[in-house]
Amino acid sequence: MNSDYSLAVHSLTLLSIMPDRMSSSSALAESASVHPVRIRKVLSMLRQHGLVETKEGTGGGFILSAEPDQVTLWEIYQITSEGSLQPKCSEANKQCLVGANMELVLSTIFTDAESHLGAFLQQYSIADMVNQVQQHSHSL
Amino acid sequence: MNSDYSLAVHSLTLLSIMPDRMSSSSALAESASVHPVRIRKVLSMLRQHGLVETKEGTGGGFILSAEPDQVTLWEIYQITSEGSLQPKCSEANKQCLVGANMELVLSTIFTDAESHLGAFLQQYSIADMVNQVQQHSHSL
DNA sequence: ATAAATGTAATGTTTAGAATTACATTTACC
DNA sequence: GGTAAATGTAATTCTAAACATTACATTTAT
Repeated sequence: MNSDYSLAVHSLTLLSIMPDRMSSSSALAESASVHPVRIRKVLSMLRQHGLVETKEGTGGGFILSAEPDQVTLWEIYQITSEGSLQPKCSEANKQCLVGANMELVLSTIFTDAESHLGAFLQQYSIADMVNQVQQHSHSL
Repeated sequence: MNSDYSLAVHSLTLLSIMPDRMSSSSALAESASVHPVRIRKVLSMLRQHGLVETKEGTGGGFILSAEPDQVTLWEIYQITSEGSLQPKCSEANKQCLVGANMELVLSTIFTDAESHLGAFLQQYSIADMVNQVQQHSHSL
């Protein structure tokens, strides 16, 4: 799956650990080892869906604007990666019975599969991510 | 998801429509609009798992070597695309609590998610693909 | 023998992902 | 009000992965 997803989960987890102050794109970028501009792009999608608030100018940055236990991995998937389960099909030969219909048949099945995936991912919230990340670090 | 998957499903569906003679990589390639060498590569994976038999030399080609209703979309996924649900993570900063553990936490969740996907895809066989492709073509 | 096929490695081409640069805009603070 | 620190976003460059293409060894029917 595309890496915007893990970057979004990563960022939201960090933000939920620092709920009381703004984090800059540079700080988030350093933790994820990516370019700050990319953080701004991905978090801009999250902002459009109300998951974070942003503030420009000195002292600005990003801050979580939802309850960590209300933001699920499914919601993040929908924002950053919806449709990515769909197997890519090169444009097949429409003269052929299979070529003409395979894409539609597969697409129907995988749309269904993605909604099953949704039910599964809905079980996990950003709050769970924080817990699990902390548990793992304790067991080191 | 990667396109080897849809190419494999496409090819197996075609082969199961022509169960009594060998199909050449050129013929399969024409239906899927890809290069014959790519067909040979993908079907070579399927051969290693016993789904098709191949024969070199004049009159050779590919033929299904399993019952269409016994070959599931899950088995094909495992052969061509296992792990592709896993969200890509760039190597994060290990100094950071989140950076150090996020990959493992996500990977655990998505390994589980992939096995749920498996249960879903196991419902569909190549025989179902043939049926659905044919039904769609009748409704045109 | 020859022609038709797969097997596979090597190479080139295209495309998508990501970084980088550039710059406009916003905002805090002196 | 001026400056520095931040986001927003478009344009560009760089890189890696996907895919096609070429090349050639091998197999096999006729």
